[in-house]
Amino acid sequence: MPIREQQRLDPVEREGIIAREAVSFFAEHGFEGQTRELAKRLQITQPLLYRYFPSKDALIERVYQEVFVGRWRPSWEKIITDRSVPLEARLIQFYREYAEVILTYEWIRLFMFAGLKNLGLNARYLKMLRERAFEKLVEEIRLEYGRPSIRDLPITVLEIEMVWGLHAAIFYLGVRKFIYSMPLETDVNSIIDAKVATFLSGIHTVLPAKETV
Amino acid sequence: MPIREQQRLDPVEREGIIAREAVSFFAEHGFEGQTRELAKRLQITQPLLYRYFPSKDALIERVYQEVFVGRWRPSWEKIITDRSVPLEARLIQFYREYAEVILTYEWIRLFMFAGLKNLGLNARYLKMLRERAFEKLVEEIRLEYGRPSIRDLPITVLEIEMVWGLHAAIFYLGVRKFIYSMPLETDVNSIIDAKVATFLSGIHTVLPAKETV
DNA sequence: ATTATTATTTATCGATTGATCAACAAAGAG
DNA sequence: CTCTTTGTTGATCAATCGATAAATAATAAT
Repeated sequence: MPIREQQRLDPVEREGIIAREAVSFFAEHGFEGQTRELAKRLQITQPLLYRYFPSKDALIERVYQEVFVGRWRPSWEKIITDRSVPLEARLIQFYREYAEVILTYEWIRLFMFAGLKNLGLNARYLKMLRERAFEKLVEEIRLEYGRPSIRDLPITVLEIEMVWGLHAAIFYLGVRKFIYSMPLETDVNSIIDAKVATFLSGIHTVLPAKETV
Repeated sequence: MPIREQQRLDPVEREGIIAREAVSFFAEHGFEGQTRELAKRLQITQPLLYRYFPSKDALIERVYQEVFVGRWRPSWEKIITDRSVPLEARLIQFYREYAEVILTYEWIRLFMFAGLKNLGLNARYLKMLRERAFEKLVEEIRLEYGRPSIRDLPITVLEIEMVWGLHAAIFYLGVRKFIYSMPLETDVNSIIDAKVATFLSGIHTVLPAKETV
């Protein structure tokens, strides 16, 4: 008898449920996934989606917000700049926590779907990542090695490229797992630790000269 | 007057033209791109596509062949194993040539579209890459450092993971450029040279012990 | 208990999409 | 020049998709 009664939910709750399921749904099928199929997964009818979101694009925009904005942790910026902790430990902690968020089925696939569709979303996100993480990170490295601040001597292409390399190594783990469907045979954290170590031992070669006066 | 006469081409030629344009078209729009739009780019009518390919999926399958099978160069395997050339030079030459092929708009995007759609294509391709390149590469490194052959001592997860890291760094350049639409500020070859150097200087730490009796 | 509000469903529209079939036209065979 | 072959097009089908409007039913208000 109690198979399933019709649900009549509070609008805020319903909207949240739809948004959450949309994240999972579009991550799986891409943004060309059909609203009817999404509705079926939600056990509601398709027109009801349009009661809560004016269009499919609006729903997709909400998915972006939910994942790429909503999952950013401001505490990460503090981790990087907390000079009471050794630099390597800071990097490891940051990348471990960051990896925990982006190395998920939803994050990786949605980011790639968004890129292929191309609105400026990815470039915009990565610009933010550069400002909030990459640049702070290089500044800390400069300080560690007794080099001038990035305020006095702008970040070089090579420095940023080294950071990109580290970022790529981690991100690609997610690509292998969630896009290529290849099981990872290794512990992610240990890879991160190793990559951070190699990164730090290699970066001094591209740092600007010590004396610049 | 000579605006455009109706073309009546030889079937083999027409099929080739369609296949080539399909590569470009699906790389841009993904596999959900419409056959009518593809036909318009070819300046033919949409039903003509079905004279040469029984279905859209068959055309897509042809695109896979064209790009992922057709662009592989057997000479790459020779480059890696040519012991008359120093190891680092071999790696640099291989990765420069390989990058020249895969770091293109069509290759990168089609590979990603295929991954997200997921047939086993990507895993299959990467399995081939592992066998034809990665494993040979590790074997050469083992030899260079006086370690046992991979026939005697199987490749370790860490060794492969190091190669993945190098691969990721290069592949990600293409992702940034062709999926995120971010202009690369650096010369690709110089990045490859640097990555290969870092790779080689780091790999000995994960190589198996010298004495294994 | 009756009414008002609104969350949800049913029915449907208009546009799009992969695919099919008969008609047309360009080239070669005789 | 006529006939045959076949590359190409025009017309159209059936299914699918985002979106809209009216009908229904659950909850709150009086």
